Amino acid sequence: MDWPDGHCKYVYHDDSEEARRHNSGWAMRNTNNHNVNILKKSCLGVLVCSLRCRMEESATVHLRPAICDKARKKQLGKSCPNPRCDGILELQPCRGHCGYPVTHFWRHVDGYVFFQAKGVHDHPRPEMKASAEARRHQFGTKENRHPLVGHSAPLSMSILIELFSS
DNA sequence: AGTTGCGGGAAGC
DNA sequence: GCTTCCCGCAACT
Ligand SMILES: [Zn+2]
Ligand SMILES: [Zn+2]
Repeated sequence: MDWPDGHCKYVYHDDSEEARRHNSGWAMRNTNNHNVNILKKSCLGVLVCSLRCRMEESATVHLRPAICDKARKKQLGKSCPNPRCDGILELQPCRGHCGYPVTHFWRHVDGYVFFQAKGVHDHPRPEMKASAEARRHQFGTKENRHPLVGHSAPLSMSILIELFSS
């Protein structure tokens, strides 16, 4: 993961796993732009502690939001992973692109993958995907599950296509 | 159970 | 017409 941020463009080789799987490190979800040639994704932000606590190593709580809407809703309201904190998890949405989530664009051409980002994330990085998966499996069992705590539940596309062309 | 990409439909402009 | 978001589906892990 190289955590690209800000308005930037990169070209990856097709043999790069990151590029082939369209992974930037940020928690991005697919969004329909009615263009099969350009894959668009928007940032989901990060899960933070409602009390903004700090762990021993002065590290903040910044968990990775689930991509799936249903799974993400289940994360909200769970207790803070810090055992000495009574806070609950809440979503800090991304507003890094004119008040809206940062967007990523991926285009596959020949043996290359063209990447472009729009916006600057206004939130901490979420944990890496592998870390989030480990957390899922660790706390996903009935015995170890965190208790639920009360919860109620620009540039135009035409220009972008031109930038990507040739 | 969760991730990923596709695509229909609706809405704002 | 162009762009964006919402939501369901299917394939895969
Ligand atoms: Zn906390
Ligand atoms: Zn973001």
